[in-house]
Amino acid sequence: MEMTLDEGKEKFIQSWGTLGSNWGINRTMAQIHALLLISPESLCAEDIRQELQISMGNANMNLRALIDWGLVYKKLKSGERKEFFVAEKDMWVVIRQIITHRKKKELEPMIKVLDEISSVQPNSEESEAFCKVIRDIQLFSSKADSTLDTLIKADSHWFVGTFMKMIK
Amino acid sequence: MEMTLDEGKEKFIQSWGTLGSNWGINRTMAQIHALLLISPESLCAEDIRQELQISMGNANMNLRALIDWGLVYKKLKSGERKEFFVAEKDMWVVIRQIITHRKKKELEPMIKVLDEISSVQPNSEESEAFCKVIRDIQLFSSKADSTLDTLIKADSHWFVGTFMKMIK
DNA sequence: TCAAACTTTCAATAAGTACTGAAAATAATG
DNA sequence: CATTATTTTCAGTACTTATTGAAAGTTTGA
Repeated sequence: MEMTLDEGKEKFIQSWGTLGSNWGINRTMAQIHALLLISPESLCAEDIRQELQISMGNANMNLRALIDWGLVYKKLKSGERKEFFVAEKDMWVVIRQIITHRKKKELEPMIKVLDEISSVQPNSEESEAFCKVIRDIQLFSSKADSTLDTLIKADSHWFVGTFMKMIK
Repeated sequence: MEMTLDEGKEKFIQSWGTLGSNWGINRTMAQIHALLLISPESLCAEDIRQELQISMGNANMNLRALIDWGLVYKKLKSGERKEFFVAEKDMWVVIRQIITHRKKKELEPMIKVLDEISSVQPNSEESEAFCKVIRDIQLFSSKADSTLDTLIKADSHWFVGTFMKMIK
């Protein structure tokens, strides 16, 4: 079934927004990211405001967030006063940035909490069950932590090659 | 620094709830999961309602969701009329269930959308840039899809062993 | 140095999501 | 089969998060 560019763009922007939203990321932020990803030219805040029908404030705040995530860069055009924005197009870098950001914001704080919690003494049936669960989650978390570190450092395009063989 | 069991339980339940919430999962659902994870005995809906100070309706709905995710099981106690609930305690199974669920609900629909979108013809600068991005995301998505399938099938406890060496 | 162009901030409000409580449905018991 | 225990549903409401719009701040260049 054929699809026009405009239909495709619309569908992609909406789907990327929904995906983000399902993973706890602001829908508009994800939509701006989608729009910039598929734009061959850099866009200014006003372009984005118009395309997505949102306010300038909203566009601005989410652009800052995207820059903070390392997914979008500012671009200055000579002769132009306003700022332009371009998305990082290398998918491997995109994924690495997302992993880095979420690791820092969610995995690392969780590891810290588990560490604090593991000072509970296992001296009853209840506290033993508790400590066992915490230990298991710690084990998994620290493994995830080091695996993601390796993944982040592996700047190659591992994900397009054979990755299957890696798991057992 | 020492921590009592009750402090530890409270902190764990709250943190697990926050973690879930950050990843687009109902906070209460995650808290019920945490409570059941660390409970050596099965709990009934009323126990959970009391412990977390929530309504029966809320407890019931989120317990159904947890059962649907394959993270909690119903348990019938002889002599007892009401239902009891136990959490899956094997962390590997827990993670596998979560991956399975989210893969089905988010990755697979996205792959379907990308497939539809890729019928757009690359016959202009704009449509070429668009198709390139879609192809890159497809490449990554299908790799993620097959990797996760392998991961799900690998019923061993790979994650406690040496996993580092797998990435490059 | 002033005015225009543009960006940022944030209080008010809108939109989205989750929770309650009460009523309906279901299941077990005598 | 009627009573009671328990579970489920869902409309209304509360809570959370996202967005607007207007005002303040900043930068540029005439």
